[in-house]
Amino acid sequence: MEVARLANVSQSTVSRVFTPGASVSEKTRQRVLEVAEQLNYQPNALARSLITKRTNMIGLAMKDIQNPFYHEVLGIFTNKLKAKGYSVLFVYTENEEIQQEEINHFLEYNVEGIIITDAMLSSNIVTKLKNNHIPVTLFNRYDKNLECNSVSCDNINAANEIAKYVDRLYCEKIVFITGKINTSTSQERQEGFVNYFKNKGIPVKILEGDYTYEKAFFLTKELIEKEYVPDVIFGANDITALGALDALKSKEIKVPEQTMVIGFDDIKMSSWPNYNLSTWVQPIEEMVDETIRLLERNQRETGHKTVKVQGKFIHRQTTK
Amino acid sequence: MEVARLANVSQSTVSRVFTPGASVSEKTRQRVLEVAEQLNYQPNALARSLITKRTNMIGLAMKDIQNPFYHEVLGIFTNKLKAKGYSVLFVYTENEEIQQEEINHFLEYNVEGIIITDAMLSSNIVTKLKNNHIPVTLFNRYDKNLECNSVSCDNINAANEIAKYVDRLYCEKIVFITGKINTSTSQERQEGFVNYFKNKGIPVKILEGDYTYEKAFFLTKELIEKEYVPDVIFGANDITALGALDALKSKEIKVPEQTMVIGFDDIKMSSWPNYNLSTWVQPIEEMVDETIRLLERNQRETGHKTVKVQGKFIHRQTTK
DNA sequence: AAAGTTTTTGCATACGTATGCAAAAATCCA
DNA sequence: TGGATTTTTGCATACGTATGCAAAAACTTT
Repeated sequence: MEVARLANVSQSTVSRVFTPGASVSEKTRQRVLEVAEQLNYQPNALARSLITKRTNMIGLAMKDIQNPFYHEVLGIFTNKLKAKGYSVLFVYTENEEIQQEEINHFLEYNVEGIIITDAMLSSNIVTKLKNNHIPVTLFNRYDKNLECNSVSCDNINAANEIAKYVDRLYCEKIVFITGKINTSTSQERQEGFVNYFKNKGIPVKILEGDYTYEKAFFLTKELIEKEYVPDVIFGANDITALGALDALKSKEIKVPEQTMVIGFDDIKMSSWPNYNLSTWVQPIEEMVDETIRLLERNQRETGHKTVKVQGKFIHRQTTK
Repeated sequence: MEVARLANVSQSTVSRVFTPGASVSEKTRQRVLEVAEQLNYQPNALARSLITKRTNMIGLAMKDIQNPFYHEVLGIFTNKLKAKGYSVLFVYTENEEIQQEEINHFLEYNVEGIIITDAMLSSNIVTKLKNNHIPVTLFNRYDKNLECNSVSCDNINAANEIAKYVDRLYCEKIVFITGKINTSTSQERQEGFVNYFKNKGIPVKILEGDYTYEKAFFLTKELIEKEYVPDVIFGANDITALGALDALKSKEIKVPEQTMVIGFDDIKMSSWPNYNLSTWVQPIEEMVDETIRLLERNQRETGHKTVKVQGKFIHRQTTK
């Protein structure tokens, strides 16, 4: 190729200059680098991948990009992956279940792993990927029947802790606003929260939300208009809790005096002065680290693993 | 290769089956597809690119992912690019100026175009890309000295329109909170807004923000504590305006009665019931379409173009 | 059925790189 | 200095695909 010709060496030598650890004399290395610089030559990652069988690409499929939580997740993922030398092939998906077509996209480009945040996979896609030896990790989703890696917060335990906390504050009228009800996160948070009270014989009012601000706002407003003022509202995520919070404010309910509000995620907005939402912190960095670790683990060994991280409750102004 | 062997055809024929418009008899096509399905074979995009010189990849570099405006932008970009058959190689950058290293990343993978949102490029990177015939479009940034495509809102005109609107409401104490002062968006919005009043001899108080909620909150709070209650605050973006709005509320200033607030972007949150922010709508879809159009244009012809879209003011509850 | 026409197929080569192997060059040692 | 040893280099080949060209096969026409 051009560089080799101008530097008076073979193509192999040029290749070796750009292959860390290969044997090239210092003199020729300099000469080649000089020519390369001049022609602003870059090794072609595609041709390289063809030989090495490594693409250094990771497929990242993300849903629900409206939730600020996932923007933080995206930022951290791309940074950490970059630090490890990976490129990110990004897909934004609309469906709760990732489509075959989107996976094919990843396969065509020979990604070395797939990360799916906030969405599910059908089990036949999972087996298909397993056949192709492409590791997958679900981020913030879990299905015990699915044979693939999964990283999420220990939602059941977290919600249970929140329930304990609420219980200590002598609440009677307790409300839980769900997220999208077909998601594991919403189901688990509901389970952890409601079960605690069920054991104590205290009823919990369940409102079916969808993880959006608007829905939570509407549900809460409706509740107040029915003259039902809860002691506490636990929202399945922060956005939900903020919707509830704003609805309470618009009805001039005092928070936390009349009604307390608790969220889940600890998005940036939750610490905004006017919100100051008490919430459960999901340790994003840790979750991202685990996700990548699981992917890399599958390059050496097969099988799959489920990781649950803990996180912690953070008390702000919306609880007593 | 495997599929060819099992289907009893040559590799060329397999290739033709997966090349739209190539000549294959219906019988063999079916036979090949069947075997392919069975082995879940996918054409290797990398090997294909090596021949065709087309990668169908677009590099997308994004900054300031904390601003919800850019989440919408990201979503729309990935969707529209997918619809056109492109893959997205995503990079999240921390610096206001894209680094050489990040561009190299794109070049290694032979992206067919680069989109940069909310960040700048040095002019020598621009010329380097021009030499390699890689089209670039800046999204929401503009520099008249830079020889590359640029798409943004007509910020000067928009801010000018906002000024006219404000002027009609007989305001005297007028405040503008800037964004990051080295960004073209902030500069242009300031220019369009301030110039209008300069011509009329009305002073505008400039507060130096940084496009974050927190900073705007702090600046506004400080202002009120100095007993200066503005008639109107125009924030360089919505997040800034929301910060100002919350600060006003926390000081129990009535909005819009005592102070009006205007933003720029029209992010989703601006229409939340508790905010209801009057703002300038940036027509994201149109901007994204133009960005892609400019990239594709550069595959046929050289040169570069600057596109300014208009957008419109939307009146909500924070202005009279 | 034979000659002509069209369609389908395989062969060979190219894309830009990595790498085992052997040849060449450089270095070392006595 | 000359042989032994180590380092550097080039050659050839492979990766998985697309494609021009010619051969083969399938149709058409008379």
